[in-house]
Amino acid sequence: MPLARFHKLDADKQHRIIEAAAEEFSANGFEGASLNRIIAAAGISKGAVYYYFEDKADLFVTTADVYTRRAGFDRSVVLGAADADAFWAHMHDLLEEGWRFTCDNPLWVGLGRAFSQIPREMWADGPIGAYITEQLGLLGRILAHGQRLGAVRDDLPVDALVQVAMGLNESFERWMFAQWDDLDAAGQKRMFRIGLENFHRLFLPFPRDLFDAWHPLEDES
Amino acid sequence: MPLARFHKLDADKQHRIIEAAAEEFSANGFEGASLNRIIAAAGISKGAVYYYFEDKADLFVTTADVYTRRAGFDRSVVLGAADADAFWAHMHDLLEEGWRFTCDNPLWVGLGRAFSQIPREMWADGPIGAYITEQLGLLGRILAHGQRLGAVRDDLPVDALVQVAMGLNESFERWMFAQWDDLDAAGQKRMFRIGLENFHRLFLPFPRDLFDAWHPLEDES
Amino acid sequence: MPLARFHKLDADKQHRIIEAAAEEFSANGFEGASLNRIIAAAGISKGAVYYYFEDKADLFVTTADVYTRRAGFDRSVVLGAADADAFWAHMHDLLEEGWRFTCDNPLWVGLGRAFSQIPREMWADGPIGAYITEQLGLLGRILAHGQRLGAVRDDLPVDALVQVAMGLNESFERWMFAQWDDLDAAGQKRMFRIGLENFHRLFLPFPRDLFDAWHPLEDES
Amino acid sequence: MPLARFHKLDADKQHRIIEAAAEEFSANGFEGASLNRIIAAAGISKGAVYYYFEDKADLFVTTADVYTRRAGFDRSVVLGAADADAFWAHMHDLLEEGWRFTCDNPLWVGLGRAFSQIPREMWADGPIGAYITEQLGLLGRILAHGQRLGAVRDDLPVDALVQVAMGLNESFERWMFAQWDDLDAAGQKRMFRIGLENFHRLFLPFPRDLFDAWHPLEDES
DNA sequence: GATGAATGAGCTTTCATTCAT
DNA sequence: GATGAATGAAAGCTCATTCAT
Repeated sequence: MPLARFHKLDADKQHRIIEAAAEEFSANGFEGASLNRIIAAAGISKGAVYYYFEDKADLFVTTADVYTRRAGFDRSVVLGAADADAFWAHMHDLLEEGWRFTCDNPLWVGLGRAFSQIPREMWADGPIGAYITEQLGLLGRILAHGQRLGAVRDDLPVDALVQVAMGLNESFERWMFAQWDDLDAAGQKRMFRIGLENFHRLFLPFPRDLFDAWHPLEDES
Repeated sequence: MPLARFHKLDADKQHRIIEAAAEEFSANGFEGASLNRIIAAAGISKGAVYYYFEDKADLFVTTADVYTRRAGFDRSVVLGAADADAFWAHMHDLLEEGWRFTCDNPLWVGLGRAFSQIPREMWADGPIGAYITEQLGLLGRILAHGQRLGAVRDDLPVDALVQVAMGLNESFERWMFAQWDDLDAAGQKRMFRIGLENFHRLFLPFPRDLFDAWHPLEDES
Repeated sequence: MPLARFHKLDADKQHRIIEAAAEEFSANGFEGASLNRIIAAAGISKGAVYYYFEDKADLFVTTADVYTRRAGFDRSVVLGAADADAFWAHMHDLLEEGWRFTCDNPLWVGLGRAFSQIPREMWADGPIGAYITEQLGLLGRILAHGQRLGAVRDDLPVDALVQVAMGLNESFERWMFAQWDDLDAAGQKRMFRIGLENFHRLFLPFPRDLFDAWHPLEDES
Repeated sequence: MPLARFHKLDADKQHRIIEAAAEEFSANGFEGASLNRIIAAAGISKGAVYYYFEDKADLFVTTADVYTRRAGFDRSVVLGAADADAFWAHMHDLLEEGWRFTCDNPLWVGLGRAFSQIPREMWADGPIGAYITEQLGLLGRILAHGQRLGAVRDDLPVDALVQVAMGLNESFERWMFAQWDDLDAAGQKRMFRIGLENFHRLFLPFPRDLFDAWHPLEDES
């Protein structure tokens, strides 16, 4: 996470840095991203990066975090759900908000991919380790809460569900984003619906609940 | 694909090169992998790599291909399935063989990840493009065949299914492999069962078929 | 042309870099020149070259440009000549200044040769293209001006004259430089005189003007 | 010059090697030429090059020599000229034959350029030194003979004339070849005429002879 | 508080040449 | 007589990071 100094910068400069970094990391991955290009795009000095951030990883994590918050993935109203129905209703909102964000922010997909590219030895400690622990931890708590409410299958431990959820979301987002511009409003709505159904398919307790949760798309359109 | 010269090498040396490359690509991704480290580990000269392979991408593709064949993912008996039941029976074998391979070959997971990290502009042409076309094409044909048999949902186009299948498999494998050594035989068998069920959940037509396909694990153990 | 940073360097370091580059390019041509040798001779780090210059071509162009200016070939008073006599008087000064420079700066000949060795596909764009366009353009404008004044033959198009002028100048310079140290003052003066006559021979309109322009050397010595 | 073995090869293989080398050296210069590409184009083995030739320089010299002979530049009928008129008549034939060869053999220009690109330290000894000595020596003897006959100016020593002759020829050939395909038969003839005139301009004793030697193009066409 | 000059290790790739067979 | 496997040095270039100012 950035040194405290970073947050004292005027908003515009912060924004320029984050956007330039997002663009570069999204396009080139973590290793492939060039600090030189980022500072050139952001119009800041070389030294500034190391004045505001610990290192490249820290800049990446900060960037990813900004986007995560924008996507709404840091808010965990889901954790307040009182029963299975409320849980999935919240999940629906969370996922839809995320996907909607994805469609407006193509970089988000790339940032996700960049994330999984970080050398495994960095996952354990440093800024990256901390961020990962936090993000996966939140998702884990959400899914655990779902299990407690009987809204989420419990035949797999939480960390397995976390991995699978991330894999499903990333691959679906990637494909969805590639199609996005060719879809009309109805098609886009249908896409969200299918995306949510995929989560139902994978995470509902099985099979009764899954079956019950099924509402053909035609009913809604 | 490697220059013909490579296959004339004595098996041991071929093996050393492929293993060193697999290790490096698996741990650091495509971009992050260092040819220097690979040749050091394989005990060959720098020039040798370029004597046997077109370039870094070619070495990667060759390595990935060796592992793909070992994993049995190049064989497509599934395409011969005559009905939905046969299709899923074959899929079961294919996936189980793949997962079993994963458990013995931890690098396989990393190679898969390295794969999905390759810059998108390389997907189109060169050795990488050819390999990707071949691999995704095979998976696509399998899923399309499944759709034709009514064994696979058809509310999403084949290329979406391909993406999702890869994402699901990779994330599940990653988690499964992390647990593998702590499981007893029964646990491992259960893991495979759950993995297959995940595919059922995501890819079966919905919901009747999915429901029918459900056989609680307890029945078997 | 060098990044702005280069000109902020203290003069001594700039000088060391340019001289080392001139030496290397002059001796080995553009392709044959080794950045490693240049930095070793200049006593700078590898990164520094790329901090100051875009790439090898940029370093070469910058070096050539420094020498071109030193040789006085960037000034085009010739273009202001009002008649044929003035044109050739200016040409005389320009060429003599250039040759005098050559004698003091042996590297200049080599730089010229390096120049004509640059792969033709680089002539079009990049730092090299810009420099070439500028240099050949100037020479072309001078010769075209000469044609307009009736001071230069017009049975060949300007670009042919440019090529031939460069070829003549380079070959004559090369030979002249090799002899230079063995000549006494009178011999050197005679050399310049002959060099200029060669230009008269090749570029004057033919044959009346050429004949008129002839003043035996004996008249002057 | 090639080891004796080379000439024992069947003509076709010799031809393939020479043509591949000419193509490569012409296109990329001496340093820039790649033996790998040459053997690939010629369809011979890597070792063969070193079996038939001393080294890269030897291959180049051999190639250049073949082309030189084809261009007719090795025959020195000029040396047998009995008077100034005969000398220039022979020169006319020699040059025209050379230029005609150039037009049919674009590689010839490139080979000439490649020649001047060879690092200066190679000019002194080895295969290159020998070839250079031979070629420049022949041209020198021709010009010296011309001087003896009073057909060539003698205010410059022979080696200066040699340099200038080469520079003039190369630059004119380069330009002429670039235009060649756009010229009709009359234009091509005119080009040869002008080229020869250039030699008259530069090499005739001055000025009486030059003036006498002048025959306006219009007279002939 | 903020800069940007400077670095050296590292990158992928190409090369001419050697030599055991 | 002829091959082609194998090499190590060198190429141009980019990099994240440091630190004096």
